[in-house]
Amino acid sequence: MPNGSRLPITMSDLARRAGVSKATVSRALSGDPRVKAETRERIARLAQEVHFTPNRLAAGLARNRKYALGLFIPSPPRGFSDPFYLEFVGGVGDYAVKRGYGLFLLSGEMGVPGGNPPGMIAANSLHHVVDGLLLTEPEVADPRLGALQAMGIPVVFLGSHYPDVPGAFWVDGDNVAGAASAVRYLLELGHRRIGCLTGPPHLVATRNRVAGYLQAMTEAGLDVPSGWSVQGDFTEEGGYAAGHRLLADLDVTAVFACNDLMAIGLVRAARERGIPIPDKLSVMGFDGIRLGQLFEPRLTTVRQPIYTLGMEAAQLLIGQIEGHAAPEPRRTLQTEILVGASTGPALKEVV
Amino acid sequence: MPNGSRLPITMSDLARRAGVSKATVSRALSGDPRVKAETRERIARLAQEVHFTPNRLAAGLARNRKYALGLFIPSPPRGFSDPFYLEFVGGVGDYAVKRGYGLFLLSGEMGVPGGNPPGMIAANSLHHVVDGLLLTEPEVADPRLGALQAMGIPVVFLGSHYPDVPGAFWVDGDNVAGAASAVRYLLELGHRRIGCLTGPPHLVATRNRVAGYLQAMTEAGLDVPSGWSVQGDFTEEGGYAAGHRLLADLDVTAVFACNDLMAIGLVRAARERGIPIPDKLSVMGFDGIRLGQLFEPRLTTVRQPIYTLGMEAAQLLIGQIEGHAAPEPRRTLQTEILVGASTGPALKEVV
DNA sequence: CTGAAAGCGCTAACAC
DNA sequence: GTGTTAGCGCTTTCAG
Repeated sequence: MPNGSRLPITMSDLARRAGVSKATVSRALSGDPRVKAETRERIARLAQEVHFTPNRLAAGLARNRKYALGLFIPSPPRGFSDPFYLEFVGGVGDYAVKRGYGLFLLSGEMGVPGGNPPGMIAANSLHHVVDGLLLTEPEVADPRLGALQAMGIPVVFLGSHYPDVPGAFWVDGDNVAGAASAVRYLLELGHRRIGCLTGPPHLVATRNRVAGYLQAMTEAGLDVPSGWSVQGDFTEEGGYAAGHRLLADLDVTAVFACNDLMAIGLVRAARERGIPIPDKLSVMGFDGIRLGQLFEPRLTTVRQPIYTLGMEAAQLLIGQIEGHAAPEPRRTLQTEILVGASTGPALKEVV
Repeated sequence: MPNGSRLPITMSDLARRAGVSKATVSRALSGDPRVKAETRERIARLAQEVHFTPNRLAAGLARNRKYALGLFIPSPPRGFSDPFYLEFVGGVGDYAVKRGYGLFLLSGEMGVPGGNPPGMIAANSLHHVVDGLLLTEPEVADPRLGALQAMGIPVVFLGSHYPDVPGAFWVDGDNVAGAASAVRYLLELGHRRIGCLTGPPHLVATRNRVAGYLQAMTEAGLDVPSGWSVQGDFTEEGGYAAGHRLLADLDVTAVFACNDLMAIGLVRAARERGIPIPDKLSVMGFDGIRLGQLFEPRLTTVRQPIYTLGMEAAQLLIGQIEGHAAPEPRRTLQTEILVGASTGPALKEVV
C-alpha cells in the first residue's frame, strides 16, 4: 500500500500538510533554486513520508508532454522474436526510466504519411501517446522518416540511413566495418572463394553489410563473381532457400551471411546437401543472437553491442525531445567477432 | 500531416466549428444516446474531416484512467527472448488497441509489497502509469498477486495459480493435460521408461507439467523411479546440465522436458554422450517455440495457443478495469502436439 | 436534447 | 521566496 488511504495522495494534499501552496511544492520537487533550501528539504521529506508520487498524466497535460517513448515492434517475421531486440529494449527501457519516461509498445506499418497502420496504434494519434519514437530496420530512402518529421515527432532509428538524411538521428553498429572484419577473419583462415548471403536490398543493413563484404574482398585483391552472392530475406527460411541456390554448385569455401538467422538456414541447407560444416564450408553470421550460440555448430558471427545501442538511442531521443542539442546526432558502435564452430581453415585447394 | 496547422486540433476547436458546446461533442463522440442522431453524425463527420483525435491523457485525467496496460517483461534469462512472448505481446497489443488502450512495457522485480524494483518502473508509481497489469510466470503462492491486490491494481496472469487464489484472474494453456498428452504420445510410440526434465519447483508451470507427466504415467500403470526426474531451470544451459545428470546411466528411452529450451539442452547433452536421437532417446518439449522448429532435429513438442492467450488476457484485464464482471475470470486453452524429429518408436527392449 | 461550469492534478506566468 | 491565478483538454454533474 503506497499510503494509508485508498486514493493516492495529490500535490494539494501535500501542500496543505506542508502549509505551503501547490506551486511551492511543485517547484520544490522539481528542484527549482528559487525555493528556500530549508523548505525544499522539508517538502521533500514530507513527500517521502507520505509516499507521494506525482501524477505524470497531469504533469504531461500541463506541459504538453507524454513522458513516454514509443517503440515500434519490427514487422514480422523478424520482430522481437529476434532475441536481439530484447536486449535493445532493455537498454532503451533502463535509460528511459532513469529519465522519467515510460516505454510504449507500438506496431503497424505506418509507411504512408497519412495511412493508418493496421497494428497497435493509429499514426494520427501518435501525438497524444508519445513524445518521440524509436524505429528499427531503416530502409533505403526510408519513407517513415519524412512522414514523422512532417508530423513534428522526434525520431531515432536503430540503424543508419541511406542516403544520408541531414536531420536524422540514429545509432548503429558499424555494419560496414563489422562485415569487413568478418570477411577478413575468413580470409585469415585461408578462404579465398567467399560467398555472401545478402538481405533484402531495400534495407540499409543489407546495403552496408554487403558493402563491407565487397570492401574486404577488394582489399584482398579478390574478384567477386556474381554467382557468389544470393539474396535472402533475413529469415531462417529465406537463408535456407537462398542457401540451396548458393550451394547448388559449390563454388565457395565460405559464406558470410548478413545475419545469424540466415546463416542458420544456410547451415540447414548445407546439411541437407551433405556438405560438412566447417570442414567443407565455413559459415559466418552477423548480429550475435543467442540462438546462434545455442545452435549446432555454434555460429561464428559479428556481435553488435545492442544493449548499449538501446541506451544511446534513448538518450538521443530524449535529448531531442527535451531540446538539448545532441553533440552528435548519430552514433556508431564497434562490433566484435564471436568465434564459434561454424568456421574453420580452408581446404588446400587443388588447382 | 494530421491537419493543416501545427498544433493538433482540440475538442474546443471542434465544438466551435460545429456550433455546439464541448460537452455535446464529448457526448456525441462517446456515443451518448442523449444527443440527437443528426447532431451526432454531423459532429462525427466533422471530426473525420479535420482529423480530430481526442487527447487520451486529458480524458484519462478527467476520468482517473490511464488507458494503458502494463506488461511486465519476464525476468532473464527467459524474457522476451523466448519467441513465445512476442506472440503473446502481439495478442495482448492487438486486443488492447482495439479497446483504446496502450501497452506499457515494464520490468523489475517488485516481489516485495513496498519494494522499488530495480528495473523499468517504480512499484509505487504504477498507479499513475497503467490501469492494470499483465504478469507472466506465476510462482507457487506468488507474492506479487497479494501485493498488487492490496494496491488495488487489477492484474491478470499468464499462467494459473497454485494454490488457487479466489480473486485471481489468469489465462493459461492446459499444462496438466498438455503434459499428459505428451507422455501419452511417447507411450503410443512404445516407450515405457519415460523420464522428466522439470523446471524450478517454485513455478506453477513446473508443478502442473510434472503433474500431467505423473498422471499419464500412473494411468498407464507405470512406476516412476525418482531417478527418472531431474530438475532444470527452464533455460538451455539448465537443460544441458540436468540432461547430463539424467543420462549418466541411461535408464530411460524417452524424456519429457517441461519446456522446449531445456529439451534443446538435453539434446545437446545426449549428443555429447553419443546417444543418437531419436534412435536411442526420444525427447519431447513443451511450448512450441520457433527455435524448437529450427533446431536439428526438429523438436516434438506441446504447442500452446499463445496469441490467443494474449487476446484473452487483455480482454480479462480490460473487463476487470472497466468493471464489467467477467463471465469466467480464468481461461484454460487447449494445447496440441507438434510432431518433429526428436521422437521415434521405442527400441524393443531385451528383457 | 444541449449548455454552463466545475473539476481531474499539475505547471507556469505573474504578482507581491 | 512564495502565493495566486489561469489554464492543459477532456468528462461530468447540474440546469434548463
